[in-house]
Amino acid sequence: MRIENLCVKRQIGDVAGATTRGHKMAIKGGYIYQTFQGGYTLTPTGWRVVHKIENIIRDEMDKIDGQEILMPVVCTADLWRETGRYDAMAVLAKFKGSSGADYVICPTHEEVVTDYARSVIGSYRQLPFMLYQIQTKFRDELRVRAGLIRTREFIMKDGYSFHETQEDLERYYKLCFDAYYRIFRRCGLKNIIDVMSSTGDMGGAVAHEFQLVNEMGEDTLYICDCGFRANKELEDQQGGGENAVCPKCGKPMQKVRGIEIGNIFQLGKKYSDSMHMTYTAADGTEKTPIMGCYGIGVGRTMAAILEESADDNGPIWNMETAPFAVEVIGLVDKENKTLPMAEKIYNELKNAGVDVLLDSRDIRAGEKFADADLIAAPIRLIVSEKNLSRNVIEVKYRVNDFDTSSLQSEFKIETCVADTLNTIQKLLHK
RNA sequence: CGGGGCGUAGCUCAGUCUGGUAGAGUACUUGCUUUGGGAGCAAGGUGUCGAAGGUUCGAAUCCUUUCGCCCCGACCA
Repeated sequence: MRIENLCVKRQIGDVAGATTRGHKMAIKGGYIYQTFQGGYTLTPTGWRVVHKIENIIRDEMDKIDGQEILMPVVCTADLWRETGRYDAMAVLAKFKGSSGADYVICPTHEEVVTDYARSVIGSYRQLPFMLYQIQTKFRDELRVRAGLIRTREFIMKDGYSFHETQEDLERYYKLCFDAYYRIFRRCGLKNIIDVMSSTGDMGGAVAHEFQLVNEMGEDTLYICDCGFRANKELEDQQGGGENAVCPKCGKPMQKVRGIEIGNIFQLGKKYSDSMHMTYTAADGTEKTPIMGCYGIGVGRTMAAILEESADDNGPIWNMETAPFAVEVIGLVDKENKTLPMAEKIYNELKNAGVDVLLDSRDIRAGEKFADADLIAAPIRLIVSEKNLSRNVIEVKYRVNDFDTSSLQSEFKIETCVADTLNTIQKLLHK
């Protein structure tokens, strides 16, 4: 992609209507465009980032034998009446079709997935399995906040597992727990913790949230040296509050703010029971599966990265999440040698399958560098008169979770493409 | 839904109190000079002043209504 044709508006100077660092970066860098309150268009660069996060999630879900599906965004009210949530869920958006039928825009998919799963299941031999999707949700939240941190429409990865026994659910729950840490680490997030949480509208007994510890977070978390960590909602249920003491060891707990980007629940039989999902067990009796569910806010994960990882010049992605792996910058010279060379390197990288951006505009160097900081490709190749005279291409790095001090600061022209491919691999495997 | 704030050029904003030809910076287009961290000169285009009513000779400005947006609270798989 040539930068002049990239349909993304980057912005110099202040942005109006954004207060947190991440929200400002998202607007300044042109990653999101607000279409309405609580609804954002993901721009070409924003969508690239989201897509990369999604693919990390897919990769890790598939590793624990998750099976990707896609359910409808909208469904009729009957499934929601089966579980009683049609009238119980405050954020549920409802509308009537032209025939008068009641519809909901799904805020989560327990009902829909259980309806599918019960149509498939017959025997205990089919258990366990986990189904997941990455899809748009809508929740009619009372208030939105900080760009993609809290929206009404958002992309979520939601997974649902089905088991014969509580022991098997707990075994899988732990697998998913570990996969979540791998996902967030690969996204470049550093300060992630898991906390025990309340189960809210979801039902069930055991639940954990994955929180990015960050001062602009909207959740209050309690952390104890002994390892106990809980969300304020849960803590309140246990009689905590200000000056809470740890229920496990009795010592005072530390209070921090967090952005919730994922959560997992041991649901039990709430949905499988109320929706009459059964299978035939080994002893010939009809039994109800035990369920778990596993969510990640995909857009919110991008927003969390932006809150945690940016400098004054723009966001700092890592190689797995950056919209482009490489940006080639040709600095204008009098003899017109640099731009053809930049173009040549760009084409070779593109043919090698690299996500590469070319900036060969007839503008000043400073403007290109500042713009490059907003797009934040981890590898920046600079083609200039002074470098060409030495037969090299200058390399600069912008990456949030890799020590680049041991990497080359210039490539020889002849080996530039191979060296770049090599370096991309290094930045991918930490 | 309560409290506070804001809607004027693509963007950031002034002008509103005290009514009188629509503004600045930046961005954009063209030309010349520049060219390693958002250049200089010259010329050029840019608006339903969020919308609708009302008052007035005259409304961005005053009055009423309405729509949208931001922040705080309540709420929150």
